[in-house]
Formats: sequence, structure tokens, C-alpha cells
Amino acid sequence: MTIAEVSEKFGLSQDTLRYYERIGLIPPVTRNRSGNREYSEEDIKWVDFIKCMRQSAGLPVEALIEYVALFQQGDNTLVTRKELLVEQRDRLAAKLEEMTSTLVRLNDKIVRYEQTIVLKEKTLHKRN
Amino acid sequence: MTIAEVSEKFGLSQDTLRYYERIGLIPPVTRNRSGNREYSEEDIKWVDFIKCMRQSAGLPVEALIEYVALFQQGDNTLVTRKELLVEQRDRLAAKLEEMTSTLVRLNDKIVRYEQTIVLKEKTLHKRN
DNA sequence: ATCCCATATGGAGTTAACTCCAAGTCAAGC
DNA sequence: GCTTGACTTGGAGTTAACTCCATATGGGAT
Repeated sequence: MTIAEVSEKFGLSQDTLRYYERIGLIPPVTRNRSGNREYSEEDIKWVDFIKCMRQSAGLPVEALIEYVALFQQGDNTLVTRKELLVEQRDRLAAKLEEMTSTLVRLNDKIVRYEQTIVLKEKTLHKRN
Repeated sequence: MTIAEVSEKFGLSQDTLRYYERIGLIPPVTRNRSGNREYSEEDIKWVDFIKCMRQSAGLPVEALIEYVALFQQGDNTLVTRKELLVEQRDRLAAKLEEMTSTLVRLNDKIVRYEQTIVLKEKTLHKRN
């Protein structure tokens, strides 16, 4: 797959894809004879994983760079990598809890707004 | 409450508190005779609300500024304000779902790591 | 051969959200 | 009455994460 196709597929700009590779957020992408990126299945899996961890989970770029670096060092970093993921997972879980209670708070606020608005409408009715 | 106390209480720097006020993320704070901020109960509730919506829910500053501006215009913006909150609530709920499935994905990955690590350990045992 | 277009690189520019700084003011203590 | 320390303001600086740009190159169509 070319960079244009990957960009299209994931909704990441070509610049972002190159940027991610440049800073080590994804491992170096396969190239063809003329030096252009030719994303392999592996490469695409990395893009998918990183996109998910960045955009959806909001994991810090720094942690992901470290993860990729460890990955490239091979099997003797398995335990470290796992620990890194566990830490991020725990952070994410905590964040989720926090956000859930904020969602509840927002919902409550909305309900109070609805009540206030209904009250206002009734008052207007009475007047007219 | 002074700005130092509010800063302490919420873990927001004094600079951030002034910045929030400057850009309209919280309404103008009460002042004492010498012009220093003297946070009232109301003011503190705003800080609490905004901190929550920013840091925990990650609502965009822009939307919150609009909300505060509407609030300051009085009761005839009730419906607009409610709609604004509903939109943000829905976004937040969507984000939460997305994050939940990413959490699952991360968890799965961790489980696979654990299996791989256990396998490695067994292999080593056999060898030695 | 020439034109065109997608791609390449290194480096500069942008954006959001703070964060820091310089210079000034004010009340309290010595 | 002078110093000290917490506060004020407007504006500049920083950081993370892109995003854009200028310039160059490599193949395919005419």
C-alpha cells in the first residue's frame, strides 16, 4: 500500500504518517526500489494500533515511542513492554472512571436545565 | 478566598486561574477594594465546574467559553445553553464508548503478552 | 526528451492551552 | 517611611503534536 492509500484508509494525513515514522511512533516503513514507502501488512497493523492508542485512548506519544523502541529490541524486552502497557491500561481505566462521573454530572446539569425550561414555559402560559 | 487558596484547593496554578478568567472560561471574579481577586462561592463553583469539564471530560475550551458567555447573557439563553451541553454530553458519551473498546483492546494485548511470557519461561525451564 | 505527478526530505510554521516574565500596586510589619 | 510579599496586568515564551513548505527525485504518459 502506498502512503496515499494508507492515509485514505486511516484518515491520517500523509504528513502525519511521515511524522509518526520520523519520531519513532511507528517502526521504519518498508520502501520500494525508488525509496517510496510501501506499507506492508505489518506496517499497516502498526498504523492501526498507534492511531487507536493516540486518537481514541489518548496515550502519550512518549510512552508509545518507548513501546515501539522496546519492540524493535526484540524478545528480551517482552516483560518491560507488558509492564508499559499495563501502566497505560491502568491510567486509561482511571481516566474512564473519571470521565464517566463527569458524564453523570453533565447529565444532571442537563436535567436541571430541562426542568427550569419547562417551569419557564408554564409561567409564560399563565401570563398569556 | 484568595487566588492562592483557590490555586491550592484545585491544583490549578494562579496563572491558569487568571488565564481562564482572561479568556472568559470563567466569569469575572469578585475583587476586593485593592483590586485583588476574592473568590466568592459562586466563583469557586465556576472554577470547580470548568476544571472538571476541561481536565476530566476534555471539553473544548471554545465550547466552554461560549457556555459562559451565554450564561452571562441571562435567562433567555437557557435553551441554547442546554443544547450546547447536550451536544457536548453526546460527544463525551461517544468518546467514552470509543475509549472503552480501546481499553478492551489494550487488555487483550496484555493478556497475549502474559501468555507469551509464560511460554518463554517454560521453554527456558526445559532447557536448563 | 519532456512534462507531470506522487513521493521524498529537512526544517520552518501553526495551534491550543497554558506558563512565564517584567514592571507596577497595595497592605502589613518593623 | 521603608521593605516585603502577595497580588495585579499585558505580553512574550513554551510545549506537544502536528502541518506546511521548498526543493529534489523517480517513474509513466505524450
